[in-house]
Amino acid sequence: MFNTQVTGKHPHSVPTIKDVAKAAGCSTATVSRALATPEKVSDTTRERVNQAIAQVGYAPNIAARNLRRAESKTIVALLPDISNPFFSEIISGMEDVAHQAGYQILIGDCEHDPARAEAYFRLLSTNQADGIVLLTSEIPKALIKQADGQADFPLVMACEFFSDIDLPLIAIDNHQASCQAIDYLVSLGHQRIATLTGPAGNPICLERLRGYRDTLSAHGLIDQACVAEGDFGFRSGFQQGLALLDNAQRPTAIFCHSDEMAIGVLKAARQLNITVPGQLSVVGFDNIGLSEYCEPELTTISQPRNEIGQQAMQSLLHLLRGERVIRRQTLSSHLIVRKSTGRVSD
Amino acid sequence: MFNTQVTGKHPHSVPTIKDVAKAAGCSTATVSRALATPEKVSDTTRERVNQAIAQVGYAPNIAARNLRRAESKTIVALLPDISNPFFSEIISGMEDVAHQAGYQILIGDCEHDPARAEAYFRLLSTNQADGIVLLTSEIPKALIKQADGQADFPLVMACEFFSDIDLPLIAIDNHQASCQAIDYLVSLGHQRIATLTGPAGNPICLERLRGYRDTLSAHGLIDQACVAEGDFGFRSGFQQGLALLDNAQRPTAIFCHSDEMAIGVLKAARQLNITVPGQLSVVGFDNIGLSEYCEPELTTISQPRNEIGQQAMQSLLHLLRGERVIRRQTLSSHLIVRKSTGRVSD
DNA sequence: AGGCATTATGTAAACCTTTACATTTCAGGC
DNA sequence: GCCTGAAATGTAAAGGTTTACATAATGCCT
Repeated sequence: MFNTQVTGKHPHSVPTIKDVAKAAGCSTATVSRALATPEKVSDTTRERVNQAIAQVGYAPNIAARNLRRAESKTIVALLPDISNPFFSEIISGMEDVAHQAGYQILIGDCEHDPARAEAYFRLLSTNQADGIVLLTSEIPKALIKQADGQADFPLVMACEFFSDIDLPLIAIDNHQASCQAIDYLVSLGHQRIATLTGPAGNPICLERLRGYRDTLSAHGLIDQACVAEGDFGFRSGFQQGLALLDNAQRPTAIFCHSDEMAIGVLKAARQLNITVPGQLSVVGFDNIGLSEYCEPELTTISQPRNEIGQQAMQSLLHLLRGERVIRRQTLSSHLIVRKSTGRVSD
Repeated sequence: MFNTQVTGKHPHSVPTIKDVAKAAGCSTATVSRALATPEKVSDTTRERVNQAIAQVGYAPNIAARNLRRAESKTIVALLPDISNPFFSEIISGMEDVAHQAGYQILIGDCEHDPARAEAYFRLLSTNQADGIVLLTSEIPKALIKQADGQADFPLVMACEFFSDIDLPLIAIDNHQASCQAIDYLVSLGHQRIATLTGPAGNPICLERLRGYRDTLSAHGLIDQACVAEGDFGFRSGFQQGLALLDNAQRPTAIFCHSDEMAIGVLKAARQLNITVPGQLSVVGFDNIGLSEYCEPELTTISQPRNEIGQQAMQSLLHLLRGERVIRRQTLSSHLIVRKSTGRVSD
């Protein structure tokens, strides 16, 4: 038995484009063209090249290609916190589009640490990434400020945004979604409606808060407004839930800016022997998988997460091709009524 | 006002090591050494180089470095399904160690699709990744078989494993964890204990199943064994839960191979008006964040996820350095008793 | 058949680092 | 002051691909 895999050099060396060229009896340029721009190569040569590639078992060296082309075919998806299940389907949507176009996705978990975010941004300048989809506003603005206005800075935002920096954005209308939730609660007879927001200053939460206030005002209930602040996580939902509910004048409904917090509130209510939806209605936000399996099933606002991911990646690809990009794409959310909301009891 | 950033070439070109060399008055080799092996450069030169770097704003071109060094400083973490929150903390542990060592992590979501897995494996041969941490056994074995036995094939497994391929593995003792759970249920007086496994044939599930059977046997309860199969997700827990419970001779306890399934079972029990833990005890597996916030709080088995991630990455780094690696690292799990389990009622 | 416009191919430089090898510098011992 | 060995630095090749430019081949028209 002998080794049939001849590369022409050291027996264990990996075949390069040169080996292919030799096997196909043409120059490396032709091989490269046959791969990158097949239409620029005659049918017969293309065929010969393809055979040669198969014969020597060639695979392009990507580092060399990246070096030459000054690109990386890598997109960073910057998340505030990878453990939040809200993001997984967005990522999934991004990957579909990205892979299609020959791009990879590098998931960047900031863990609420500015240094991490900075490190991921640095990948842009070192050619290790071609663009960023930003899914958090919890990063130092200085990272972006410098490039603000530059029309094709390869950065798009999804879901989250900055109030004072205008970047291409793919998101739902948070104000409207919030109005819809509050309207619904009012229609059930609720008057004392509290809201549990995400981190203070977060623009999407401010939008939702605005929707909350506007709708209360519209119904003449603004003096009943009651706002608590959480961090999107279970624990803060539980703690703030206890604070809101352990109180004689407690609200009859709580609108939460995340499902995890809503589930925390449900636990707080149980602990205080407050029945849901009998004595308290709870609305969440995001419609994560879990929201169908908690007790009671959660009324919540659903975002088209997969589509958001797809559109975001699509926009970024446009940007990378130097094309103009829609500054603001608004996708529609909708209220999913389940069992955590009901008519107010008196 | 004039531009102070002079690169010596096109005004917008990014500074290279040549620019640094010129600014520092030395050769590119010296600059390179000052960065890679500072001890091989005299103190004064090193200082001069560092200043030059700061002055011209140099950052190494990673693609060029990767090309020359034939490495990518990238590790792939291959997951069955990114939306499973079980993995996020493992990833987190991996990242801590990886970043420390100058590596990046590329999260590969297989989505139960062999083609995806194959694509990620291909990154190895094209030098786009240096190694893989495999967190799923749901991939074509052919991808690994070829390299089986090769002592420093840059692949380690975490949590999951193959029954017939021996690879470095970092995991808990699933058999023992399962025994512990069942022992505990027996100690509460349960006799009819069912188990809801993950996908059939999954080695870790087989281990857990073996633990289940062994423990039942030890207590003379093996003829009461009752096994249902799920897929780790909420829905399958709910469906199989209904099937197991909607039955005159239903079990008084169910041991589930994931927390999500356990929560699905809780929902099934509610729907059938079976109280937990009054009429039914439920045990989960993994101790995901949610398990403290469902109703009732879930008794479950906790894996040291962060540590598993760290050790896995550590082992992989050893492998990449050509060092010998412990074939099997067993970390300890423990049973967390919460409110979903109780003494059997009669 | 000759000329012209395409089309196909080849040559070689460029992308930016790293590193083997060669050369220079330096310190210290005599 | 000279020699030796070690330390510091420089030179230039190598890594694999892409692509601008040059050249060769082809097809078409008259």
